[in-house]
Amino acid sequence: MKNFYSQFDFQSELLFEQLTSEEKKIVYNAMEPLIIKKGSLLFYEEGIPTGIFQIKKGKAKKFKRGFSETEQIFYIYTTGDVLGYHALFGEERYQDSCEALEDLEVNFIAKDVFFKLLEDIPSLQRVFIKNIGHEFGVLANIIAVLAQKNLNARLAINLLILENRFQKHDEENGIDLSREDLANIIGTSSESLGRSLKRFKDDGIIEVDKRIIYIKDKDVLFKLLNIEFC
Amino acid sequence: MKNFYSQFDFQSELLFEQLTSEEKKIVYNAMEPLIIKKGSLLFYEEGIPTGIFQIKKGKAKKFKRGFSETEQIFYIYTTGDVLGYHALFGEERYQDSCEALEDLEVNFIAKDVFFKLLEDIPSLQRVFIKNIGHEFGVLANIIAVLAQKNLNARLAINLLILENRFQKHDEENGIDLSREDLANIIGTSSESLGRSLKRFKDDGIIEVDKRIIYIKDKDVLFKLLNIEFC
DNA sequence: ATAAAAACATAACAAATGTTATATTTTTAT
DNA sequence: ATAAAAATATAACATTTGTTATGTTTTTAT
Repeated sequence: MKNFYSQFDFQSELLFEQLTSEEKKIVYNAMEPLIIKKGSLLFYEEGIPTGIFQIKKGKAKKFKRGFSETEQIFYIYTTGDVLGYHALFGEERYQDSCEALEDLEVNFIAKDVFFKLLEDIPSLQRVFIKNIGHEFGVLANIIAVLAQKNLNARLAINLLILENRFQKHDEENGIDLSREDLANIIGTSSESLGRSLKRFKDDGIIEVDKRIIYIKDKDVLFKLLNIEFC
Repeated sequence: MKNFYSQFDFQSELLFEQLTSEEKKIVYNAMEPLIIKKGSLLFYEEGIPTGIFQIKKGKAKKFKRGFSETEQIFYIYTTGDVLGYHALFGEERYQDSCEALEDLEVNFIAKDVFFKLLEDIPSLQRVFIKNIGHEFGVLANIIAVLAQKNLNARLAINLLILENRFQKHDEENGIDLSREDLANIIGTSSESLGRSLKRFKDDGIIEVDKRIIYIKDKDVLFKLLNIEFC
């Protein structure tokens, strides 16, 4: 089996790592630092692309409102992640929205500057398009989970994914998300989410302090998946 | 609201339509006709990309097996559709599998030939990458539906989508899919799917002959969505 | 520091979906 | 054309999830 986490991770923090240190220098010189306040949008559905972002510090949610009012969150970006490039390559509008979950430090590369980079660094376009292909597979995996797993299994999977993502770059421990956001990732109501969380608490699988969730027994979560996967 | 159907349609049948008639001629000259038997794979997950396909006649399902054994179908291709190009651009392996649902007539463009085309026709790459961006949005919409809609609503949406797609290019009327495949699109068991189909039949919304589903009252299906979307 | 607002936790009941079992229809192979 | 196999239809019961309601904790604004 492929690595569990990479099946659900865009791995966009590795995009620039594939460049030579010379090329990396060119890219990082093109960036301008920005602060984005909690709750504001980096970009929004149907908006005209302005450039790409790399998160220096903080978390952001990528979501889409269907015809229903509830937002479906399909990715949480965190430190190191690069985002906002799909629409640039396609010369299209944004397909989704992205909102800062806390005050965000980002590096921004304006559209024109980015296109100049693509000219100057031949391998850059390939690296990006390759990642879009990978992200395509991630979305397909998310579809499979939502379609095939029950609530407890979806919660287990997402707790594992989120803890892994959050501790990868931040030294942050635990999962700090609002119950509503977490429910909108998992595809349920916050009340039903609460019931599953309570069961996990009672079983000693997680601990909760304020709203932060700490995984105490990763093995049981994986085992829970294996059983229900058969 | 954007067109309902285009939110769920890859629209890959329009890819070559955006070229000049001169360019189109070059592309169509590069194709070689193939017959693919019902049940065989056009490509499979983790396989090495061989080229791209355009379906001349027939239907194919694109799916992915999660860690569970059940296959999650996330797209049904039909006449005119172009597929198999994601992995080529990314110089990656296929992220998913594609199986012929009936005997298929396809046009095939081998990998090397396709790369030559990309050199000869400057606008071709942009057209493809733009479509990958669009497809990304389609997957996000599918995620929203699976996460937020109940079984009847998911069935209603998918019946509308499939009927529209099948009659777009074939003169075919009605939806001819196995109950298992339909269940694996909608994210349920074939028994639960059967129950919803029966309810739709009893309500006069659909008629079923053999296994082919005919929509009798599209308005009620749309109305069913609007009500449940609020 | 305190009051008001927002977010969270929990329980009881209702509704939807999953599961198991059996009968019927359709397709396939001879 | 016929028998065997596969796919489909349906029902009854079990389980999961949604919904409504209420109390508590945490955050925010003054």
